[in-house]
Amino acid sequence: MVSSAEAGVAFPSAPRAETTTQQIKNYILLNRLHPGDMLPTETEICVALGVSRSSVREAMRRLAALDIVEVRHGHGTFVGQLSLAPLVEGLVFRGILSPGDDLAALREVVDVRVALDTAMAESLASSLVGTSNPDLDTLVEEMEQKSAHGQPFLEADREFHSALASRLGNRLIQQLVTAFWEVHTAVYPQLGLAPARELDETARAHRSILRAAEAGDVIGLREAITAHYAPLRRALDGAKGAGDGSGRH
Amino acid sequence: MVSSAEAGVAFPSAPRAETTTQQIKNYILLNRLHPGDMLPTETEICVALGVSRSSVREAMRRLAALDIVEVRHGHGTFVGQLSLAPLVEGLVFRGILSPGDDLAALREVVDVRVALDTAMAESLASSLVGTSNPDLDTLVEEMEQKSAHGQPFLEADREFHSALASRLGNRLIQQLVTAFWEVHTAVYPQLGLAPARELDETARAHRSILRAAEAGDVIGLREAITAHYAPLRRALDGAKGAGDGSGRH
DNA sequence: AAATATTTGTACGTATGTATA
DNA sequence: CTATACATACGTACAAATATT
Repeated sequence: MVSSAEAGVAFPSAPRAETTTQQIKNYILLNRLHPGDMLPTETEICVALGVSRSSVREAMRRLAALDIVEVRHGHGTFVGQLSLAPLVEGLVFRGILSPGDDLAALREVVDVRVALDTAMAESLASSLVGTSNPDLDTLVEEMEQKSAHGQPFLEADREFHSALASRLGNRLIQQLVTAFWEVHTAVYPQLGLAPARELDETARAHRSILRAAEAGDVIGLREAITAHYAPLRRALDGAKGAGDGSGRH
Repeated sequence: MVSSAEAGVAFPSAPRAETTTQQIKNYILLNRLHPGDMLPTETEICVALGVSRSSVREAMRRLAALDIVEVRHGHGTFVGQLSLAPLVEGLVFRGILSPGDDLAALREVVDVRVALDTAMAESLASSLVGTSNPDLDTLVEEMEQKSAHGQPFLEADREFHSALASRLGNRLIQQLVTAFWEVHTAVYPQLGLAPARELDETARAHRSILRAAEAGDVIGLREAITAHYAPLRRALDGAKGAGDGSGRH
């Protein structure tokens, strides 16, 4: 057995890589490092913690997966951005894996999007009332133009929702809105449904959302949000009995 | 179904451990494995993918961090539960790390809790109207009793919010509610604030929430939710200028 | 522009702890 | 209790990417 006097490893039942993970997190907290700050090299951490490099590397992988650290090959290790990317990856995987009828997971994601948008409505209306927002206007115009030519406008859509959420001054909610947007758009095309054809309807819904918010019309804003997700809801409900098509795939 | 260049020759610029991660995910998807299903052993994966043990292990660590796989020492590797634990860990870390005034991150978390609860209000009221819910009643009584004796009721609080969210039939929202509850309760005591003293007020708020929901009173439910978070909001606002003096960069 | 030092990425061998039959 | 299968951990060597001189 390992000499228990070594490096304060009290509980041999706790895996090395796990305790190493916690120690690295503690290092970041104790030294009050910010995202982007550099961490010691792997070899330095090895000698500091008295563990092998494999354990440090596995701990780093774990932390990198959570965006707590960011590793750059040949350069070094840094404090991560603490984004919601891990949430997105997990939910996308769940959405694609989702057994039986694949649509249940996606429908849940859409419901969360609706819930977040609806929850935003009130403070959004009071934030935007009486203002003009050229950036959002430009995005809506881009959507309308592209929809008129039958072209998709994924990036503008993303920008619109993100910019709208940014008005709340709560970065976490903005990140959540963006995260679920990403999950949604990543999962949807995997399910083999027909791509949304009601582009103009969606574009108009964005226009309505912006107009209602700028008018401070909470009721109208809620209705516009509902209308915004209507085409998607129809697509999901319409494909309800389509099964999983196990013969294909 | 999977992005094209994965099964075959990988890009030389893509790190081994990263492509290995994707390949393991693909294996789960292609074989339609469910949470709890067993995966091949590490050595089998090594020979199947033609990579070394280290790469497989680092890939497994990454996937385990996201709860996509679960490794049991001496037993094997299994498909994970795809929970929101990664989100919780990341947000807790961010909440504790949060620079400058530590309360900003926690306040954002609380705002998200309010947003989720508020978004739930409408469908919750229509789900619970006219029903009686002995499980929720029991939990509220437990809170009232404990608060009368000055005792905290953390577990009952957790159960209440989780059980309430379960009524929506959307497991993702329920998981989100629980996840942000966990972040909240994990971060709060780390900030050195006085523990919440208004226990009776919080207990009463839960009673009001349940009563309003069972009465189908959406307005009253929203008010009860606001009241529920009022003590916490006061604590956060009261400690506004209590920075730690470390300064921002 | 090119060599070089630093740092992470990958591979392999070996020994050990852990769970199951 | 023994045996087997598996994950965990360590150490070393080398490859690849990056920055600096």
